[in-house]
Amino acid sequence: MKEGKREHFRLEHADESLTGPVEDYLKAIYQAGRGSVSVATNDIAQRLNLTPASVSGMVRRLAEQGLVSYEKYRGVTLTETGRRAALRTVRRHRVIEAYLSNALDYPWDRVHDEAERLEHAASDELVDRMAAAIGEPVVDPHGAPIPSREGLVDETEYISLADLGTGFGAKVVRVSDDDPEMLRYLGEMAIRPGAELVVISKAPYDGPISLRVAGALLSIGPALAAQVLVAPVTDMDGPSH
Amino acid sequence: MKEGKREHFRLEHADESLTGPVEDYLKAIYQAGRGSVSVATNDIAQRLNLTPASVSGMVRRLAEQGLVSYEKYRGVTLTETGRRAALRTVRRHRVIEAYLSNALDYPWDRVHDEAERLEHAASDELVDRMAAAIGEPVVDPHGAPIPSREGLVDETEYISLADLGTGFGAKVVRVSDDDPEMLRYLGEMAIRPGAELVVISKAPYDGPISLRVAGALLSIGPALAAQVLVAPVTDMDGPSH
DNA sequence: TCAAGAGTTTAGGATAGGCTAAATCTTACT
DNA sequence: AGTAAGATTTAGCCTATCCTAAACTCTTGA
Repeated sequence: MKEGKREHFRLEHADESLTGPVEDYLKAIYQAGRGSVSVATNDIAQRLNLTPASVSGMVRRLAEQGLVSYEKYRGVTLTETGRRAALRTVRRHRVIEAYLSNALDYPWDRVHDEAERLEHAASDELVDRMAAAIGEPVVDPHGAPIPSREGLVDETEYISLADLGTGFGAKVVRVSDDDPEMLRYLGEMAIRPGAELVVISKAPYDGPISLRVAGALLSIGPALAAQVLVAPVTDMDGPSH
Repeated sequence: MKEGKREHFRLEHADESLTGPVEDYLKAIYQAGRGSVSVATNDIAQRLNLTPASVSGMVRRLAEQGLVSYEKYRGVTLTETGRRAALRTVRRHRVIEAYLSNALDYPWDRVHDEAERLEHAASDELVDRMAAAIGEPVVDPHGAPIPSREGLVDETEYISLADLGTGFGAKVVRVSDDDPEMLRYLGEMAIRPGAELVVISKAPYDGPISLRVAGALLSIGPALAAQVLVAPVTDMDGPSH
C-alpha cells in the first residue's frame, strides 16, 4: 500500500527532488569551495550552524548519492551532479531575492531569510516566471550573480573595500547578504551595489576607513569594509589623467 | 552546544511555527469538518494520502499540542488555536494561488500544487504583500474564499450544478481545485467562477446534464457537475416574469 | 621524531513522520 | 442480543537529520 517509502521534507517537483537539508548542504559546499576546491567539515558546519559530527554523517550520505566526492579526513568536493544541484538552489535563492525586492518591494535586509525558505519549495517554473517578470536579472539585490538556467555563473573575484588603497575610487559590486542589521546600516550609508566611492584615508593598525559615498563623508571599520566587494575605477569623474 | 533540540521541516518564522505536516493535517481537518464538526481518522487519511494508522499517531501529537481535541475512536475537532492555525494556512494557500494566477500568469490548473508547497514556507509578511499587490482578493482562482488576516471566512454553502433543476439559471461560484486535468477541461468549456449558465435538460438515471454556458451548448456528466458549485440566479437575462 | 591540539569521525541517542500487520472498538443489521 | 464488517488504534519498524561524548587522525612545532 502507498507508493513506497516516504521521506520528510522531500518536496517532489520536477527531477530527482532533493530534501531541503540536502540542498542546504550542497549550497554551502558550493559557496565554501567555489564549486571545485575541497571543503572542510568544520567549514560546512559553521555555515549551516550544525555540529561537525552532523556534517560528517550527512556528507557520507551525499557521497553515496553521488553528489559529492569525499575522502575521510580530507574534505568534500562537489561532483558535477552536485554542482548542478547546488547552482540550481543558488539560482532559486537569488532569483527569489531579486523578485521579492523588485516586484514586492521587500526591503533588502529581509529578502535573504524569506528566500532561504522559499528556495526549497519553489518549482523551477515559478522561479523562471519570477525571473521573467522582473526582466531576467543578472544579480540579486546584494549584487550576487544569478546562475543561468543552464548553470553558468559569473565567478569573477572582486577585492574588498578593506583592500582598496587610499585615494582609490571604486564601484560597489556586492555586499554580504546574511546579516540584516548590517544591511540596514550599509543601506543608510548608501553603500549598495552600484554606488561609487573613494577612499579618503585609512587609519593605521586596522583603523577606520574614511570614504566619500554619494557626496557624503563617512568612516567605517575594517570588519565592515571587508564585507563590501568593489571594482576599482580607473578615474572617478570624467577624463582627467 | 547548539540551541537545544531541532526538528525537521520546522520552518521558523513568526509565532509558534508548526511543521509542514502539522499544517497539512490542520488544514485537512478544517476542510473536512468546516472547522467545527468532528472528523474521522479515515477521512483525514484519505485527504492527505496517508494510512489511517499514521493519522492516529499524528492526531495524538496534535492533541498534546492543544491543536485538536480528540477522543479515541470518536474523531477529532479543531480547538480554537488549531482553527486559527488552519485558517492561516488556508489563507496562505489561497492568497498564493491568487497571486500566482494574477501576478505571474500561472494557468489555473497549476496554481494548486505550487501553493501546496509554498504555503509552508511563505511568511505572513510575504503573503500580506502578495495580497496587497493584487488588490486584496476575496477569492482564489477557483472561487474559494480567502480567510482574512484575522481568521474570518465566508462559509456560505452553495449547491452544486448537479443539484440545479432543469430550466434554472445560475452563476458559477466555485470549482474544486485539486485536479489539474479537470480544471483544464472545465476551463475549455468556460466553466469558471463568474460564468453564467442555464440547465437545458438533465437525462434521467444520473445521465448527462445539458447546459448553455457563454452561448455554447454542452453536456457534462453528473460527477463533474457535482464539483461545480453555483449560486442560482432568479432570472437570467433582464426582467421577464 | 613525536606529541599536542585541532579537526574529524564514530558510537549511541533522540525526534518527527510514515508504514504494515495485528488487535480492538463501534455500529448496524438480523 | 449477538455478531460481522468497518473504522481505529497499537505494536513494531524504518528513514532522515541532528546532537553529545568519545575516539581517531593529521599536522605542525620543538
